[in-house]
Amino acid sequence: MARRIGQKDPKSHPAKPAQHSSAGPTAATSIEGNGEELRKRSGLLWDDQLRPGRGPKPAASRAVVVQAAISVADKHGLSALTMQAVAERLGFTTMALYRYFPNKGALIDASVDAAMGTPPQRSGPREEWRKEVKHWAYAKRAMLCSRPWLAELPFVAAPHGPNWLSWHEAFLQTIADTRLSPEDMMDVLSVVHGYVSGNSDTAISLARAVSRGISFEQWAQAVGADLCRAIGNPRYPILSAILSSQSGGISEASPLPARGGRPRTMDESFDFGLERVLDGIEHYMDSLKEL
Amino acid sequence: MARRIGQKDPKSHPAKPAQHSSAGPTAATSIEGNGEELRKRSGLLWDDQLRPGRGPKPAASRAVVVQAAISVADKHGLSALTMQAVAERLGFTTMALYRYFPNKGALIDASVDAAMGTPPQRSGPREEWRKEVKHWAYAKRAMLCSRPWLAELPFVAAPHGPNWLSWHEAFLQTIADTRLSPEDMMDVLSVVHGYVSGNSDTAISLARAVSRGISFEQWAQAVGADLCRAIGNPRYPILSAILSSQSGGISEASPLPARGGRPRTMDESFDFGLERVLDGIEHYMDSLKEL
DNA sequence: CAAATTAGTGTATGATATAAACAGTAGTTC
DNA sequence: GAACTACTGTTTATATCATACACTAATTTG
Repeated sequence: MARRIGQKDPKSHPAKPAQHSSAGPTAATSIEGNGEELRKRSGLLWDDQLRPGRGPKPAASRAVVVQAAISVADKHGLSALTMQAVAERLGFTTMALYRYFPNKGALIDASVDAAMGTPPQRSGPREEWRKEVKHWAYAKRAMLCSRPWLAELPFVAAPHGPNWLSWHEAFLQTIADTRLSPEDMMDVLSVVHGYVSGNSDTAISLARAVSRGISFEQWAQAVGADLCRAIGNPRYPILSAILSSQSGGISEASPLPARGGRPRTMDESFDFGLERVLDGIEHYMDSLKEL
Repeated sequence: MARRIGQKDPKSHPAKPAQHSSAGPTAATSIEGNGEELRKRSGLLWDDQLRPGRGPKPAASRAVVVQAAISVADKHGLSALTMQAVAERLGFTTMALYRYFPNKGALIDASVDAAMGTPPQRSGPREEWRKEVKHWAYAKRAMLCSRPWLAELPFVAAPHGPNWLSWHEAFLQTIADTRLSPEDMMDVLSVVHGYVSGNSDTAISLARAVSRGISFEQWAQAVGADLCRAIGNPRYPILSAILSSQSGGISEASPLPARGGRPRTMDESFDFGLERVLDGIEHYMDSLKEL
């Protein structure tokens, strides 16, 4: 089905051109509204306290609402994440949620941050940076794949909550005692993060499909079919050649060791790319030593 | 909700569309529906012909409708891309669009592919692969930033149209005469593509904000503010240290040459990362020579 | 020309978010 | 401990969407 969601515009709707979308998909929690509104949205991520207030005690808390939202999204996907569904899960009326979050966007912001969780903590002693970065990258990829709905939101953007920062922090710790400058560290973080999230798209798409009841085979066939339209099409000579040179389609996991002639598994491809990225970083570090 | 998931009524509206969402954001055009539905969606991307039929001549064409949809999204963002808005732009009734596309998702699929456009063609003679890959990466980034709404859709997934393939083809051509194996080529494509799309998130977010009338300063302040919450927070020691060691916030563009102590510009960071990735790839190529 | 077929219209339905008005209650204050 | 009131949760109402259904008119084919 369908598509998903849209979004809306937080502020008024009277004058707005835009509104929500719908169907398709859409996305977007990102930055909307003016600076002040941005600040407010971000604020909610950091301040979990409802004011201690005077009246009746709230039956729930922001955290509880967020957990409910996450459950819904985990079970039925982002498109099922409606205020109604969340409220239902809590035994609330839809409108009651607005006592906890000013609007759906804010709830989503909070849910995203909470859903990211925290990166795995280093258990043993410090290892070589490269090994640790790899762990981080794998963990991040796993996190994204386990909650494919996260990737449906452009969440790099604005509201960055505590957990988002903690993933960054964890990464920085892995390269903290290299000789990289602070600027380099941030950029190295950005390379690896970029690679991981960009490259995981395919795996995430699969995860999403699977969570919807589509089998790996169906998914692979669909993706492969699109690609295969290139075969024989003079507009795509190289792609065509490559595809026909390969044995099968995408393979999920294979017991065979990677040899030439067999296209790599998604995970193998991820690993291959990660090694290249790490090689590049290592090369850069080495170049610093020489100075 | 109930809906979605298993699908039960194949015929009628099998998929409901789900919704729309709203507010937050959302996204999603990706794979939904069973294999058959996937095939159909993909099919529309490749077959631009309306059947020659018998009745009245269509006043428009799929391509025209897609252009209208793209205009709307370009001007007011993905959230404004409603069937109504598109129809209005064409002087049609909302329902008339359904003569061209079976549902909004299909229209979006087509719009996404069309909006990607084709990669720049190599004008001069072949250059060194590295230089050409760089051009490709910059072009892709520019394409994404110029249509920030594209990134609001998880479009790596299912329906891959002609233009999507053409970007892949263009990349492969840049490395066609290296000694990489077909598998390696696909993976190298995947690394660079992953890095570019993953790393461009920030720039895209900025582009989106700007297109909504938010100034660079406001955006930077909002993003910076989130980051700065780390400062002094014992939960983020390294991040905190790095941030305080840096002079200012994110700078859009600076006439100064990059020196230590100044955080890089977004574009500089992109370039830095790209160089690392390319170094890694080059290193791999070199290792092949030795064999 | 008549039958068949299809483009575009009008209107209806159901999902959603969310505003507005209301109701009940637990702290606070005198 | 009575009155007050800041809040919580409910009800009702509005607006926007996607999209189904039924209908009219154009156009092609036999």
